[in-house]
Amino acid sequence: MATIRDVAKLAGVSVATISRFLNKNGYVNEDTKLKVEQAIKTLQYEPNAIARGLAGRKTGTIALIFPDITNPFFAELARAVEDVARMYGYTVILCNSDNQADKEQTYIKVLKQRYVDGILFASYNLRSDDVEALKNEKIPLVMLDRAPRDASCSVVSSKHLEGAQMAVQHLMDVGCKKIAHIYGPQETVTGRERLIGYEQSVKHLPWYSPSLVEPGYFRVDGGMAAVENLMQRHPDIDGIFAGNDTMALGALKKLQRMGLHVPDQVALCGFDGIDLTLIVEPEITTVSQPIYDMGMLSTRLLIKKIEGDIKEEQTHLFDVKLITRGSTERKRNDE
Amino acid sequence: MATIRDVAKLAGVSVATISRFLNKNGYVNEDTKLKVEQAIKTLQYEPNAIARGLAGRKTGTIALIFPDITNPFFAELARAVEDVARMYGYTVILCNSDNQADKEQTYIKVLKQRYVDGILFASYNLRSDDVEALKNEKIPLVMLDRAPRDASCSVVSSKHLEGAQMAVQHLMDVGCKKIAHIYGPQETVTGRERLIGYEQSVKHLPWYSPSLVEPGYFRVDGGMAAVENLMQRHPDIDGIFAGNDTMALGALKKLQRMGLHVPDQVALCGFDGIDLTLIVEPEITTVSQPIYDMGMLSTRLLIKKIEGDIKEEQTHLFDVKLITRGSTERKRNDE
DNA sequence: AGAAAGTATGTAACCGGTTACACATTATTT
DNA sequence: AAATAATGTGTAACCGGTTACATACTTTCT
Repeated sequence: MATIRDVAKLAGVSVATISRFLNKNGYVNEDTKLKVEQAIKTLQYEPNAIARGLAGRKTGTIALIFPDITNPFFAELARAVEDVARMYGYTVILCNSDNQADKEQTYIKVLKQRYVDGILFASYNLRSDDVEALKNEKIPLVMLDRAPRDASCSVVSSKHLEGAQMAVQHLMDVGCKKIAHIYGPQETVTGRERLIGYEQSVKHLPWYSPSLVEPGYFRVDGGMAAVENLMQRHPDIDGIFAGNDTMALGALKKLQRMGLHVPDQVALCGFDGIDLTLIVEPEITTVSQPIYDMGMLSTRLLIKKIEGDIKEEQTHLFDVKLITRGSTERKRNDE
Repeated sequence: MATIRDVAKLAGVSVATISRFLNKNGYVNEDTKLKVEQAIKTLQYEPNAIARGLAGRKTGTIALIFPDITNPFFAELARAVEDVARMYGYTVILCNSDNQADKEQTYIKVLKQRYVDGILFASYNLRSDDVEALKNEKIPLVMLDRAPRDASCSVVSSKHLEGAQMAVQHLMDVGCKKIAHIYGPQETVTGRERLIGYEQSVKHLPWYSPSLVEPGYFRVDGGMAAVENLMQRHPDIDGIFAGNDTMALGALKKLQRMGLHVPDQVALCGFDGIDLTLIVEPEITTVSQPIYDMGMLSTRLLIKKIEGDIKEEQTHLFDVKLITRGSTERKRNDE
């Protein structure tokens, strides 16, 4: 592998000139440029990114810390992040935290050692002092769907509360008279806000009861178990709002297994808008977040912070959209 | 951030000693070790991975190049790779190639610049000379589910042909009398071998016809379209072997939409064993590859090659396993 | 015309580690 | 007791870039 000194020698100039040429900073004479270009070509020179990183303390690397790539929501997010990163010449390091605080901490330590230029964080447990620590070390950070308590930092999220209310309203619109909610982990902003949205929408209604909510842990099996419990307690439930699509998929499966027709006997609505809602029959109505867009925007935001185009912290709240599908499409809208 | 020289000064020794201590190579006196440990602790010293990479030409980074993280098969693979990598102190760079040769080439170039220690490759188009080039540059490579034509290199794959035969046999065992196949891209080893397995199993049977196969492009919509075409040509098809689970999911959806009962009217079998086969009703029978294990093994293999524990190229062929589920569980086994 | 600003390039220190080599001391062989 | 081996440590070059600073020549301004 040729080095910058080889190129300098061949072109008959100093390494500084080569560096200036490569980074397009400082003056380089047109004739010199030609000579340098020629030398680079003949030597097939590629600048060494590691050396660059050491000298310039910029590695062209960003890290994505999130619970689990196996979760389709995060997979789509990761895809968006990588696409944007590649466009800007950055490389993405993948970190599955499983929402475990110790893994997150280990990653942060390792990432610092590796001089990552910035971190995109979509896991649960980042504490305010971690955020502060990163800030002190001048490592840009963007949080996805969760904001630390005290510390200020850039956040990209969407309107969970409003989305939950849209979901419940839609279920009522198609004629549901007793709507249950399967909620996600209350340590998460998403799980919490969607539950609150549900409660605000229904707590004043005559049929409401606190026993109409059941945890589903954002998992398929959680959704299945929740349906079982709910239907046992309230056999007359005719609408279910699941706190995310994964749980909705579990709910659908369980309902079908119990011989209940969806949507005629029980209508079902999820949240997130992952593609999997389309592979089942009936397809699942869902409140969709623009996942890919969220990934794109947060990555762009991060890169802008890295490159100094943005100094202040920003918050972006995306709109959500109700997508009605088979799981709430009733033949007769009785009432 | 403290550097190795700071630590050396505080401990009253030279940088070489610190380095020897950290890397556990060379002699270091026990008393000295204590002093160094103390200094490291008080300064909260963390060695800089970039500097290490530059000096030692080892970055502790491996790259995973594959088509698309959004595909659940690759997501699970990525998870396995990251898990193993983390255990060994490596970091994973994510590269979505979309099976486009130019993206693959760009990635390889970038990865070389970044001194990745090794590459795990699961995309289509790697040419033999690319493999040779990497070999010349001493960058270890492990291929997943595809082997280059001429060049020799380490390969991890599973028994696709045998698996396809198992699938077809199983469909016949449950009483299917006319079995179609939805095949994947013929540029892929997986798509090709599974098709061949199907053909070898059925071509001698009286009902066989070349029009019983239809492409599905390894996609859900491809599976749906294929079912539509197949059923139009042969309304008496009573068994479908899909070349992967994604297409099987599409097939199931289409069949249900056409009002055909699965498994009683048409039995269905997929290939891969991704978790999604469990979220639909009925659950889909599939020939499962040990995806997570394949990811683990290939990563271990790569790391061993990186660390010089293995010199020669190795090939691992995993066994596949038929997992029977609702989509082939017929009430009456007529015949 | 002389000062100031702009253009062009080179030297050498620096980023933060690793490691070959030299040297000194202590332990083991013969 | 001398030769040899093992242990312990330091010096300084090196990995391959970036960049502050110095220098010199042009061009523009007053």
